[in-house]
Amino acid sequence: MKERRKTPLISEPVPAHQCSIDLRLKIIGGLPFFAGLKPEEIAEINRSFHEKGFQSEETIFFAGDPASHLYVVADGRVKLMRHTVAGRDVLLELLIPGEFFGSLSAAPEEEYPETAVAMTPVCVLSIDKAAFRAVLSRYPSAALKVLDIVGHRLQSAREMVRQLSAFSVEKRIAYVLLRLADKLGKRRSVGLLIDTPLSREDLAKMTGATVETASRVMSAFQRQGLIDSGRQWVSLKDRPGLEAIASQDFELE
Amino acid sequence: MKERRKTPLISEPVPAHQCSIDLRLKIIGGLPFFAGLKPEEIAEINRSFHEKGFQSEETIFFAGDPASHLYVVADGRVKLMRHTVAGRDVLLELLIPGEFFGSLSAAPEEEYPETAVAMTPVCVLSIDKAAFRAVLSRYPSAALKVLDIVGHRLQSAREMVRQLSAFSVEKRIAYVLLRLADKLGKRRSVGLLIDTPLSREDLAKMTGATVETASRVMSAFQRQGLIDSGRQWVSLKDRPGLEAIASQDFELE
DNA sequence: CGCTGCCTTGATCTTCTTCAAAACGTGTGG
DNA sequence: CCACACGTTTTGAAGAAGATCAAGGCAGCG
Repeated sequence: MKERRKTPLISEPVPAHQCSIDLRLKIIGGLPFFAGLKPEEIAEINRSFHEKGFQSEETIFFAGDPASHLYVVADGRVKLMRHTVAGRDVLLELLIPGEFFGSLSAAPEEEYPETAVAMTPVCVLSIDKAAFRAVLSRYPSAALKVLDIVGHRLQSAREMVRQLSAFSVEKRIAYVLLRLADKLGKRRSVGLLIDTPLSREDLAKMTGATVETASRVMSAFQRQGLIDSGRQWVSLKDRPGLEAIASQDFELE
Repeated sequence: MKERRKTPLISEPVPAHQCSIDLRLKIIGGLPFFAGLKPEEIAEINRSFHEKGFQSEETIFFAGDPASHLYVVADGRVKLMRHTVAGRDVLLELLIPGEFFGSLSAAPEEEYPETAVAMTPVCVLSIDKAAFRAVLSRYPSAALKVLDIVGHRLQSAREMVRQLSAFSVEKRIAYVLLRLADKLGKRRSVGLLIDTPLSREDLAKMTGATVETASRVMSAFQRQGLIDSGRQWVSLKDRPGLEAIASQDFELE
């Protein structure tokens, strides 16, 4: 019962500090908001991007820094956080390759509202925010796609507000595990592995709970056979069971 | 001490169920995202809008209804809410004339994620979502403005997530009162009146608290001379005092 | 092999909810 | 114009969920 195997996560073999050139082209070409543009247009946009690597746990920018660039994750995992002095940080978003973060807004003197931290070795592409806006205003279809993505993030932030207002920690953790599995799930012999390093503290910061409470809930889930988990990793063994917990007592969503 | 005057809110004298024609033109022309368009362009866009009136407490659309239109508030106050079966609803946004709500997204078979309810007699203008997207793709400057607004809402939803995760009800209520005063404040002999009907229940639903807790906090604020309040109305008497409560123990924002 | 950083578990304490009931304001109908 | 009735607000007391404080245990790594 107590045999908890070692981490099933495969850690980056190469220090991906430098994005390879073909990775870079693949990412930019595959960006959802540039879908539909001509190859030469994409090649030109490509020239506005610069690449940069970060080690695990390195900070890409801090909340409060002057907001100058928009970033796209090319490789690795990036988390977006807000802080409080009491150290009760909030983890708002966990980003994977192809997703963007940073500054979109017009206002020139703005600050990043969040801190962006590499969760793994990461490669990001950055573009000056004015240059990005210029691209969007030249290609309205791209602007609408970006609008859709931001709209989705708004919906998901509001859903989190609803959950924090109305549901127990247990339900919120079940919900977050399901969303993470949707986004990062990898089929494994025993269940759906969430393919990113994920500590109890991360989970706590994603659900507005303390490490201790998150740990208690995770232990309970494990005892009930809903999940399998160890140091920095989680795998779902009984998705329907978790869904039942996440949505018991309310139907929609 | 106990003399609490009657509501200082001026209720709509006219049943504004029908928007006047000039109100309508003024609103559409004044919409931030259409700023900069030529008058004839605005006149043409204007033709795509339809107007509709609602009484106080009437529902404009329900969460789960098929999402077909984008709405703009022309007159009155509209609140956006999400529900739970337990009745612990959440009030996500309180909208004033010039602000939009409803469907922006591309997906044709979507549902509204929120319920929109008139808080006062209301006049709204609606436009088919496809028509609105067509306008945005014809006028990229408008698309970028809309993107900025949605971006702001995302920031404010995330700030709420942070507060729900980390702060006491007292702080959250102080914060919400300040934001409402920023948006709806009217200078009065005694302080800043929040110019909309606002019950303890509304406040509770905005802050993830119960009516009783919201009432206790408001009573305490009143005892401390920070606010003045009665049935469905609130006025701020000591803004710095509230700011101190909202931000004590953390500096930024 | 022992160190460091995660993770776990227990006991206590605080905040907020829940349940209950009373007081008050507002608009209504007599 | 007054009084009643309803919905809002207030207050109290008891209970629960989760935070906090405090040890220990375990995994992986040098």
